[in-house]
Amino acid sequence: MKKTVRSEIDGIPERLRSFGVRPLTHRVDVYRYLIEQNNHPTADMIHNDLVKILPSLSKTTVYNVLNHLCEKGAVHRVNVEQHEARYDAMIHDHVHFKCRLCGKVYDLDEIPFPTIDPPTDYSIEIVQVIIGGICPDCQTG
Amino acid sequence: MKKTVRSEIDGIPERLRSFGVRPLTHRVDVYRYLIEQNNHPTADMIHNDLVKILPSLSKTTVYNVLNHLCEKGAVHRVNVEQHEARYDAMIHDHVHFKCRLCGKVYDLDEIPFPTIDPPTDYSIEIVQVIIGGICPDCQTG
DNA sequence: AATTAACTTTGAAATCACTACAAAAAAAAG
DNA sequence: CTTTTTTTTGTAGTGATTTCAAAGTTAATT
Ligand SMILES: [Mn+2]
Ligand SMILES: [Mn+2]
Ligand SMILES: [Zn+2]
Ligand SMILES: [Zn+2]
Repeated sequence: MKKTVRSEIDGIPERLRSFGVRPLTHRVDVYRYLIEQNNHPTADMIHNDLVKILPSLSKTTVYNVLNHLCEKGAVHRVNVEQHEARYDAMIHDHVHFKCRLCGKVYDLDEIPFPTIDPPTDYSIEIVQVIIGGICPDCQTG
Repeated sequence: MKKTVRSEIDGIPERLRSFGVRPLTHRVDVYRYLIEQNNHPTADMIHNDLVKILPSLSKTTVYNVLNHLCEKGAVHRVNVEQHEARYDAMIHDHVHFKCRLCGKVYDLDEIPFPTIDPPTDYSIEIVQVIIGGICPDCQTG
């Protein structure tokens, strides 16, 4: 019985290839992490978690990989807060909610994404909708 | 004839007081700058411009003032791009448009601000809508 | 008005996220 | 296998923002 590696069963390399990204191991690792956690992590959070299983992974590589995935459109950068970029492998339009107390960033997939029609002489490339407030877990009473 | 200083005629101190901000001179200067320019400037741009007329103004003070104005709600911080916070004294709901080519941030006051209804267990404090794309001035052809 | 307390300003140093760079390693091409 | 191209890594650098403590202002109290 042939040994099966994880990337053969989860289809991550193929998803990356569909974005024109060569599925190198660290790219697969970071992309799988983003998909599995769906956490909107910072580069630092990704590195902290992955370095536990990949001790040689450098932070520079995490930045390189994230920049490459963003350029190719496989991942979106979410500017939810000044001085810390967050990353999201869910690239369909959806509203984000950032809790002021616990800091978590939620996907509000359950509500519709608004239609924005700017004047015709502006050309849209991307629309970000970010709500700030207090999440269900942090409500008092 | 009594000499009239600018702050007596433009009502800036009163506007600041209405937000619970004591109208110290630098606060008035920064706030008036934001209102007059309506430019969504960075802290650095504000300092660069104001230091020409107020040579002793330190960058730290600009940061202090901006943080205070944001805390008191007199000014909004717009996270339009990673590692550069921009500031806005127009605090009514409006859509922002950032041009990828010239970097300018426009107010799209002419289009309606979308209604966002998150699940009731989330409490909203602020909604930001940021469009990325190319502005009229930067369109080719 | 003088004294005291509270707040603000300042510049230097520190922090923190991110980038630049160049050498080493790995992958692809021939 | 050899050469070329791409990727990874650690170190050093950058730039925006914060921290800190001293000096300066403003407000409150005698
Ligand atoms: Mn998301
Ligand atoms: Mn605005
Ligand atoms: Zn929360
Ligand atoms: Zn433009």
